[in-house]
Amino acid sequence: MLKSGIQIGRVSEQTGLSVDAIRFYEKQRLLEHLPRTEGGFRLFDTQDIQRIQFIRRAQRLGFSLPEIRELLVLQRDEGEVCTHVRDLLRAKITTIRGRIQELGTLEEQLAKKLRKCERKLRASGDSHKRRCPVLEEIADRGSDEN
Amino acid sequence: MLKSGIQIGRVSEQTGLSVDAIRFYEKQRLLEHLPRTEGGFRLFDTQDIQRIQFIRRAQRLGFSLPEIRELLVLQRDEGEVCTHVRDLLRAKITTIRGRIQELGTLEEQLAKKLRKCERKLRASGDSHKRRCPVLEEIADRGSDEN
DNA sequence: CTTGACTCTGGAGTCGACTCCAGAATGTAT
DNA sequence: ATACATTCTGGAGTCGACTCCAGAGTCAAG
Repeated sequence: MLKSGIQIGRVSEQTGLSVDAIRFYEKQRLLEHLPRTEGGFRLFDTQDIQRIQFIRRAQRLGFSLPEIRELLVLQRDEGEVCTHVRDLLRAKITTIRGRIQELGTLEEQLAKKLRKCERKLRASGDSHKRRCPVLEEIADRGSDEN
Repeated sequence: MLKSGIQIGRVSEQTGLSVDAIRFYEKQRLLEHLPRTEGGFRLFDTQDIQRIQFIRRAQRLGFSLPEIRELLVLQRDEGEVCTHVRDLLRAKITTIRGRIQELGTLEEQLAKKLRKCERKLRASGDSHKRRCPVLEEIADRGSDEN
């Protein structure tokens, strides 16, 4: 390993993504021009890792890989600027604000339910500590990870 | 049409979802016990439409269909309450707050870029109104197969 | 009662985002 | 030099969320 950089297995450990997923991102041009060793092993640096984490976060926020590629390009500090880029940035920001708003609404709704729920729990005895029909209904499938 | 309610085609128009997608949601138990006409046509009411719009919004916000089913159950105003439901609500709210935060960070980043971009645009002439290499890079998807 | 638009079911196909090989080459430790 | 883990490429398979039939039934209008 003459050139410096860490290889894909370590990146996988550090980001929690599978090796295959990382290679897949490269194929999708979300990671660019990764240098290689003589033998062809990919080499990553800390920037790449941040990039990968950014991709992960953006995915959780509901962006598709093509959209994320856009975001990555916009984020990059290239000297290139033009009205198109400005317009794209504005559009993205608007989208994001919209999502924040929607999440806020959703949070409100659930918070209201939560308060109601807590009130009821305090009011009643503890008969509810066993068996919950709602739970069964929810559960029936894998569980929810996150 | 003796029973009241609108049928799937209208719902499709009003929500922007395809007829198939709506049927798919029913199969996934996101829409429940829809009444039928004698002949077997599904009948929807305004609540169902709101439910469908809720599903759409939640999807844009990065929730999977199983997660949305959970949200729908939690949202429902059933008398059933218990500590498990409370805990689920709390967990969901935490998740949502996290996402709002992340979106906020992302917005910040893009807003910063936007300001920088606008400054540059004002400073320079209008040579940038033509040809933008960044744009090409972003766009390239419309053509060949993959 | 026929027409034509709409809906039904079941199943196959598509697309995005991976995951899982197989077989070969690379890198490292002894 | 040998062994063993790691990586490579290309391609097939999986899963979620639909989309697209085909063939049959439904329903309002004429």
